[in-house]
Amino acid sequence: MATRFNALKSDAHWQRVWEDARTFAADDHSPKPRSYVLEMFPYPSGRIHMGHVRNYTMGDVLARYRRMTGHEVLHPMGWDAFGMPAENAAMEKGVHPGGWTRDNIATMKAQLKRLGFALDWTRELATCEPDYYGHEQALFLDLYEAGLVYRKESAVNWDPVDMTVLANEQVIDGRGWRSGAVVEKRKLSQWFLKITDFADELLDGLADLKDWPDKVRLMQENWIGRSRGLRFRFILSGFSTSLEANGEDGASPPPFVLSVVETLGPDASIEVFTTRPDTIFGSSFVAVAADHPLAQAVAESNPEAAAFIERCRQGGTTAAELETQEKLGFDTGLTARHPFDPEWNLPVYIANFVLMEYGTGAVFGVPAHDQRDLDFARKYDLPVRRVVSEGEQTDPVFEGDTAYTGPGTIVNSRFLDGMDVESAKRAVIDRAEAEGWGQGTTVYRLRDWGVSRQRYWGTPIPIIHCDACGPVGVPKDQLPVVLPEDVSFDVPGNPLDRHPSWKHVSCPSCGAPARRETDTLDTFVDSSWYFIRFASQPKDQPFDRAVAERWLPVGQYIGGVEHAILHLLYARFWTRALAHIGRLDVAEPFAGLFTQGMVTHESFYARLLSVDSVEKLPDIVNVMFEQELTKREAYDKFGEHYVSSTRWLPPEQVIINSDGSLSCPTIEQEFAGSDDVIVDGIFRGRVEKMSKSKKNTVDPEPIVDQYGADAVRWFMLSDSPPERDLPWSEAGIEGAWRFVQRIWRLFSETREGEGEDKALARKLHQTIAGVAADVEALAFNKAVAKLYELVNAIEKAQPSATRAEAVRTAMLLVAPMTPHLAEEAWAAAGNEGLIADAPWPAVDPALLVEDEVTIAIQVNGKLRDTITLPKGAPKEDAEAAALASDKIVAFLGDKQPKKVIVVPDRLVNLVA
RNA sequence: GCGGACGUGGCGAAAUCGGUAGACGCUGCCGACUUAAAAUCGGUUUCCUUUGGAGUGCGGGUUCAAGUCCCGCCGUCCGCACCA
Repeated sequence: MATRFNALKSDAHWQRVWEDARTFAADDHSPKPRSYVLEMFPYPSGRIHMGHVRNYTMGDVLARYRRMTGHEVLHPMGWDAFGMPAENAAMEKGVHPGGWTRDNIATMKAQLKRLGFALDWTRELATCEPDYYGHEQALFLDLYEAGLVYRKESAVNWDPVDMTVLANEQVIDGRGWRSGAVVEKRKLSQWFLKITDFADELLDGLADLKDWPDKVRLMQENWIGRSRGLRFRFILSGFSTSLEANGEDGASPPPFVLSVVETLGPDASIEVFTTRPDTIFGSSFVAVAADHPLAQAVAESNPEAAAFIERCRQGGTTAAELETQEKLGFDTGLTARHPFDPEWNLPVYIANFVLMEYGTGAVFGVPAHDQRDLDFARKYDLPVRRVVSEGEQTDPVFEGDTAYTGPGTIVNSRFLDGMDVESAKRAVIDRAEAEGWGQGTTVYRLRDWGVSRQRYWGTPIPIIHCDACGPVGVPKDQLPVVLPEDVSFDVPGNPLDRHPSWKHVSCPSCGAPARRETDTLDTFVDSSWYFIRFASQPKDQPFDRAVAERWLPVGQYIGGVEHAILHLLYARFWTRALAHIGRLDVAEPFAGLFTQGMVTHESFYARLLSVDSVEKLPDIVNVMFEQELTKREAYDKFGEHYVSSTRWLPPEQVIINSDGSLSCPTIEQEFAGSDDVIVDGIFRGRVEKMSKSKKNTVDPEPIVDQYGADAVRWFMLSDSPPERDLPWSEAGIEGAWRFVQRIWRLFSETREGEGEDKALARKLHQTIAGVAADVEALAFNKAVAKLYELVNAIEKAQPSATRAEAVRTAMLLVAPMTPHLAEEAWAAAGNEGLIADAPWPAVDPALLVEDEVTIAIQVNGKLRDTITLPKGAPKEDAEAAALASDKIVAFLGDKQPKKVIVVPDRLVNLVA
């Protein structure tokens, strides 16, 4: 064997061997226990990045380990291939999205193969191919027939940069998740999936997902946002009084009342939702959203109301704006009758803090027990009445500016007095239901999933619009509805809509001329079922139910936490929807979920100073020339005309000087000849996620070429716990490379020996058990540490039969992590077959326990000495040995310990 | 504002049940080998005023014993955000 591991040669060789032997192809009919290991499939953006490498390495170690422990493993890979970047590339570079995407897939596939992942490439799929999205269209139509898809005119989030609609989930702080542009509201006819039908199931199902991170379950729980409460109607009392007044004495009601009558009819009422019906006697106003029909009706005849509504709409939606925005209201002059007291009338406001999208778009305000209502009431001087006692405090007059939201006894509330909060809620709901003016309900934050996108590069929605028949599903025998190839991207908007012929078809139902739906599906639909298609991919249907059910659910799903809500919620919904229509008997798609951390890297930036105006520049340059000033001197003189900006620098261009200061010759050179730009300094940024904007990315490919796949894989698993961020460093990858060479030397040695080495045998078996447990728990950093310990121990051990056995076993233990090296060593050592097919070594339980233990001796809880005793030594022996210790004798002097605590095999604590 | 996670050497971290804090790796330093360098190997690397003492963000508490449990702060990160 060579003394140096030739990764380049070895990687290529074993990758070919695995491929030729179809080693990692999953057998649908295997009698072995099954294990479905899946990492979130990548978007083919161009090249793989370190995040992919880390993600897929983790999954790979688990998949290889599972194979070694006798499982039939399904570990597939594919491409989430539809989406905006392909269209952006088309617009920027004039290439076709399909060509661009497929080229990227080819590149990235080669890169993944270069890392030696144990993937079943026979099941590879790309969502942009008709043989995938055609089946998706069929499933969409199935859901349509089952009533889980509907079309509705709705205000949508419109991204003005990407020129498309975004789902609520894709709007972050009022901006598009991709473009970062401020999202506008537009009214459009959109297709929706009835995810809200499954709100309860999706929420309650979380409880069964024991192998999901608590964090993700909680995020989904909050996202679904279930609130139980009372929905009821306020009769508009001021409204009816005016009508009666009109009838009695002939006086005309104010014009706005007439307008409201026309719009809403004579039985006008306001429906509100509350989670605190127990506080109903503390209410002092009713408020509706600016978009509420009542507000609209009032605005029609009241210009002031209209102006107020306009003002509400202009209010920002970002976090900061909401934080500082004042609670504003407009008194409509209408009053609402309290449901428990016809004489009690509440003013009706239009308020900027009430959301039309949540609940009923109207609330009743209980200032004493809701902070927002209190702010509002204080501003408009409305009554603030305490109805829940706060300790001894029961005074109906509520003082202060902090609402009380805690528990207590209901007070000042007529028939509710004396009840606790929960009983009072029930009592009010019971009364409302008995008297017919309200009912207990559940309200969700979750909205239905809008899936229409005005884009080309997505799955065409298989619907045809007919003037006579309305929307008609494309007959299944006409699927797939294939995207046309001849499209142009020279103008923004949807190329499908502009295409001269594609959308013109005849109605499948009546044959009349009709139009194809030109919207495509949100790409999250594509990723909502790909794991099912991986498990089973017949030509004639989306999946074979029996085969899919054999593999599902995915045993271990691994991916980034950024998908904690969107993708994971949609996939859970889609799976349940398929179950609902009887296509699949699987409730939850992912039994185990793991969210891995990012790969981070240090970042550096230069601070640049430059003249802020083009007009000023010639003046300054002239002065510099006349007075022979340096750029720095000119800055000292004209500093007020300069602005500073940040330029991120690739870390490899930054030089760390011996005194710790930083310099960057590249950028200094770049601006050396410039008239006005001063490189003010080079600074260290944060260690953060690799990103193009921070210029701190590291391309895996040259790294793999330099160090080999195994060193890169080993580094990805080392040091940082997998759920935490992994800081990339040159020193780190070199350390990994050194280790690869080190175990190669160990495996190459021929130091056969005789006899047993009990201590090494123990270490070996503890390591076998420990690494197995760590890999199963995905605690790769701990497994790596244990392997280091084992290798250290073997290297130090004298030749023996045990040592030779330990070397052989170590090959198996590192095989999931550094598979190429393991195969090479395994073959060189004369073993039959592939190490990838070899069984995981068996543990001798007898060797897991030590026969001697080190016992700590403490005095008053502080460590003073350690002694070695046989394992299981009786307490008396331990105590006697402790008291006999020289150090302890010296420490205690004449004193006798007052108390002795002995924890067998652990410690002796002497209390003096 | 609400919810959650986290805080341990110069750095990444370990300590799985309340029982020897810092395993393992990185970096640095010293040494061996070498004409030299690389590689490799050995040693060392929490801090201090070092026969000892202190130490797991800070302040308290429970306990024979606390990184771990309890109470109160501070800080960092993540999610949600006028949710009725």
